Amino acid sequence: MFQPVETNVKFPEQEERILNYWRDRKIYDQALSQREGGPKYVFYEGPPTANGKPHPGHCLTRAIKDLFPRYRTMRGYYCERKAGWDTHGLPVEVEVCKELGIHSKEEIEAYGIEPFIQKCQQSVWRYMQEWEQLTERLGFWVKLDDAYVTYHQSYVESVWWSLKDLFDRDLLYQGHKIIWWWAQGGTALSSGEVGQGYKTVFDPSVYVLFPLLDRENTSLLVWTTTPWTLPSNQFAAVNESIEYVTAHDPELGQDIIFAKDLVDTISQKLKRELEIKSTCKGGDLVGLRYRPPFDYYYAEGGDQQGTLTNGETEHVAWRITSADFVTTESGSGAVHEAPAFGEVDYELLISEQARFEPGQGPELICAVGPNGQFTQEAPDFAGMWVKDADKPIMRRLKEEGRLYLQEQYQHEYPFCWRADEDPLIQYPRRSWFIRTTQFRDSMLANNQEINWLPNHIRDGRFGNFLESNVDWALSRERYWGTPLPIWVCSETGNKDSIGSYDELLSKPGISGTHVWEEAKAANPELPDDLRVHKPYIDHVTYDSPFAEGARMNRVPEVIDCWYDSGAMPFAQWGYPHQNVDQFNRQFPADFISEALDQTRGWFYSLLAISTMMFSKDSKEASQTPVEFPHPFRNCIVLGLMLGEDGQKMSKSKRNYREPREIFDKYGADALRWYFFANQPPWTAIRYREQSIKESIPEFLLRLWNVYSFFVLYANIDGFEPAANLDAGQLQRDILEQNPGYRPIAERGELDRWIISELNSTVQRVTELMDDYDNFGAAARITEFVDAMSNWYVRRSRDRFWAADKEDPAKLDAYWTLLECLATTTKMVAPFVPFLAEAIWQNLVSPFSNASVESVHLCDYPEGQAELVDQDLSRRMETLREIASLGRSARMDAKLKVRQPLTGVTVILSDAADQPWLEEHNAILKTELNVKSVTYTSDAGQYVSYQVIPNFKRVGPRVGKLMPAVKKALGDADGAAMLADMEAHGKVTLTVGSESIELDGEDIQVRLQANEGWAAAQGRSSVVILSTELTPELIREGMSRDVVRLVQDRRKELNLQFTDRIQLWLEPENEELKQAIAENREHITAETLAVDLKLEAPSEKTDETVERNVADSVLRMTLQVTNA
RNA sequence: GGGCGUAUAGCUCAGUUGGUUAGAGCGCAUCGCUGAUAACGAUGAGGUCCCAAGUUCGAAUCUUGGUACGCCCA
Repeated sequence: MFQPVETNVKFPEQEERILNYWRDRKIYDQALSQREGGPKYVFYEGPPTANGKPHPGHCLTRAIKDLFPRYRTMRGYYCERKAGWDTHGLPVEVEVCKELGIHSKEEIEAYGIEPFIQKCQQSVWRYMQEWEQLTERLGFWVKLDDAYVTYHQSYVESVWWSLKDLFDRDLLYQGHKIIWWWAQGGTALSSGEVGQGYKTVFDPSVYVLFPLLDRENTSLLVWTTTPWTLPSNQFAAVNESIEYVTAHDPELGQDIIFAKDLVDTISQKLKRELEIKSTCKGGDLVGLRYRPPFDYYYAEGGDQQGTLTNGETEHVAWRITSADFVTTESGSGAVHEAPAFGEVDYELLISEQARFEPGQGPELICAVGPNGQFTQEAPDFAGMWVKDADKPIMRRLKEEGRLYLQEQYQHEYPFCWRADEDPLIQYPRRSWFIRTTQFRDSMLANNQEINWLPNHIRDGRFGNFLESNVDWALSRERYWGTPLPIWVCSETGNKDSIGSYDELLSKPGISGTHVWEEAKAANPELPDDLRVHKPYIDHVTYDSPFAEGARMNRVPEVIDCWYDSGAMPFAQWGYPHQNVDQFNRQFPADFISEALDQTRGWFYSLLAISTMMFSKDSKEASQTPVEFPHPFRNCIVLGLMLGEDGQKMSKSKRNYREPREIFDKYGADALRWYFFANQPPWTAIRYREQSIKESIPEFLLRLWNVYSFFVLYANIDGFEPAANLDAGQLQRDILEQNPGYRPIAERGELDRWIISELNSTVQRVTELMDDYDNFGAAARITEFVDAMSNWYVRRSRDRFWAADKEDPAKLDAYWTLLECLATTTKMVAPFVPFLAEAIWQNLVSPFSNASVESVHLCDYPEGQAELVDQDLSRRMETLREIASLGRSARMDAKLKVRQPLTGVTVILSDAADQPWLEEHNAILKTELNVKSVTYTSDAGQYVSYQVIPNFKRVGPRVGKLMPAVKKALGDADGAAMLADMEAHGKVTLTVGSESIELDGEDIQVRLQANEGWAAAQGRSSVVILSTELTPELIREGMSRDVVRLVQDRRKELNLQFTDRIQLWLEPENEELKQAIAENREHITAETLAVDLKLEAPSEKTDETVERNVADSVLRMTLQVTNA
């Protein structure tokens, strides 16, 4: 016997029970180990950081990451799932700073790097538990106890190994990088952090005169919004393709040069007219020299010249150059350039440097220190915070007559998100770079081979990003990160790279390891992994091979933590220092998935590192090249999840619910199904609690109802598989060993139909899932469950309810439904693993030996083509359409289904399936409660035919004549044309001068029900209802009402489904009495009445109730008589 | 300012290579069913498919230009 199914299932509680079951029986380990030796399916976990709380967006990522590995595992693949944690980086430091109540690097150093690092290491696990709970509760099967951790020594050493490899291949170099710099805190901010801190502010917008050396009494009018950068001026930029004017300003008594488009604007600002003297292209201005507003650098270097690569000489700075980014949208069309304080400005310096022989070009000048204050190089402002210097600088320019115009403008400017009074500045820092640009083409080629979902990522966002690749700025001047493994000679500055801790220890004259040893001795709790971190590693030095007596010291930087995560394909194994086999087996990945924001993050770092390390053109690389794509073949890029209000999810707005609460309220399956079935995973998804809730009745409960229906009746009927059988995977060769099991081919149409639907659904779902289309697959599953629930079970009720327990038709129904349920359960297991497991457990329970103890240990079902009957499928669809139309017609005529009618007449637009449909009149009769179903082709009185062309077929053939053809068909007599078509297989139309021949497939017929009939029309049929009611039919309708009232009463009295009753009915009206008498058998059978008396019970009972049937009173009394 | 994406019913979203009646679920309204029953079914109202121009016999779908929103970058 099956376990009775609770009427009121509580999914969250059920899920908790199943989690325990999985845990106790180690189902995940079993699922994995039983596939050992199977084809590999490699999954990489993109490591989350556990020092922030998980939110619903993380649930989506983890749900998708679970779905496909589960699916593939059931399909026979061996799919290891190693968890991972991203543990380094600024966010961790910030958390610790918050805790300590400090901000700046100075404060960190005052606190002590050593205790700070230790706190970072601990802080990394702050929300670990919540993450682990979320992961488990969601049903994400991943090996948490074997996770890779980016701060672990083995991981760090792998990263070192790869960096050493790059260093040895001359792919690591030092340069400048202009970054957003928080001067007060002495640190750079990541772009994400910068983005968080934008505020609307007013800044000065000034127009400064740059007097030209070669043109008397003429100045270039230069625009800037950051006066404090003027002391560090190196160039002025115009756009060579824009037109400029030389205009005379009478008041100034000078000529000024600026963009022609801005003449009106500037005149308006000046409130005076300028006399235009001449125009020229920007290109004509390039090379002209000027005197900068301050002579701090100019005084010495103003006349300095250098040799160009073409052999000529040119002044290194303070001349006009051309730059594309100069526009006439604002300002003057000429821009002040201080390359130290802007990224594009710095690029301009680099391209200027490239024109000169090495060492001859302009050097970067910068009058500002890292603390944001002017240095002694600008003595007038030394010690002044740059933003405070704007005003004195403008005052000074005014005094010197160099300030032409001054106004304020409003714009967005970034502030430090931790100290929102501190504006950020762009500032040059020495930085380490990886020459990724050398691999641009390889990365692009690699990218082409990746299967991106959605596809547009490949050539869109990601491809474009690769096209505009710049060298990877690797270093970070921070504390908690993988230390950059480069040691520098104290004498010569020569550099060396280290690939592992042991390698370091083996260096001659090693010293400084005692710092770590002492720390460990003082605190044995310290994780050994910390020895490869700052500050311990910084103390380790060795003899320089480059100069006698010199020492090698590590550079102070740590690396970008994106490099950590991008190195995970090998670093998760500690490769190549250990686990070489594991790496070789698990590279590249078949599947990864993260949200869209990882395009430039993890997706890039994975691709870049892998391309540099493992590609054919990675010359001198230590690794054997691997065919593209690597390190991942398929990547689902998830849309971002927005909060309930369409805004970004934010803790402060409370526009989402904690995952925990969702699980407790609706369950993990509800959440998962919502993710999988509601939209393709890459659309931006709006978190909507209502939708999560809705996935319960829409899918989970619907499937559950079919299942509970099955169990209910199976138990009532004692339907049970043979007790001596092993349930196996409940596949057909197990089921068919049971007595009473008949081959599918011998079963009725309805059974064959649902089995056909089942198999085509499985086939299609498998195809879609192989294509990573979970949304399409879920839609097919929903469709099938609906067909099962709303047609198969409905139409099979009679059989389940039949009295004869051995009736083959009844047994067929059980075996069919059991097979459908078992297969569906396996099919949905990767999607809703809990629900599937709950159903599975019970379906196998009556077997003596349930050897497959979890649905997740089963093979994914395979659709059998020979069981798919497309004709049957199509015909049944027509049948369902007719039934639906019949109901619709009843509705219109206000004739409820309980009232029997004499019949319906059906007209088909295509009569091919008519014989089949006629064989199934019984179904329609019950479904529509009519006495007869007739098909007719001679339907002129009921319908008119509208013939239209099959546009898809005819369109390409007749082209422009299409509208005329449509009209000709429409105007013709439809019935006559169809008769013609019937007779000759074709019709000939004359359109204009053309004669067009159409065959049967070139036209489609639409039926239009004529007025005056109770009719409904669909795509392929019209259903006409006979509406006349005879007294006999009316009485039969009454008896149906009686049945309903008795059933209601049974329920009120809480009777068991199987309880037999004694029934007393006292109709007050003769007609009702006759109705009951005429349909006595029907009533007793339907209500399980052993006896029906048309009188009051002999003993007065207070259970007699009064009801109304068709406006007349009926008293009834029920008594259970189980005997 | 640049790149990428999105815009379809009150809401959340589908819509396959362009084919003439644009769908689903929820919500709403009406009705039905009542031995799956705190479930279920049917029917209906509700759409200038963001706007404009173009290509085409035919455009929600393709092209161009706008608008709005989101993300990434500046």
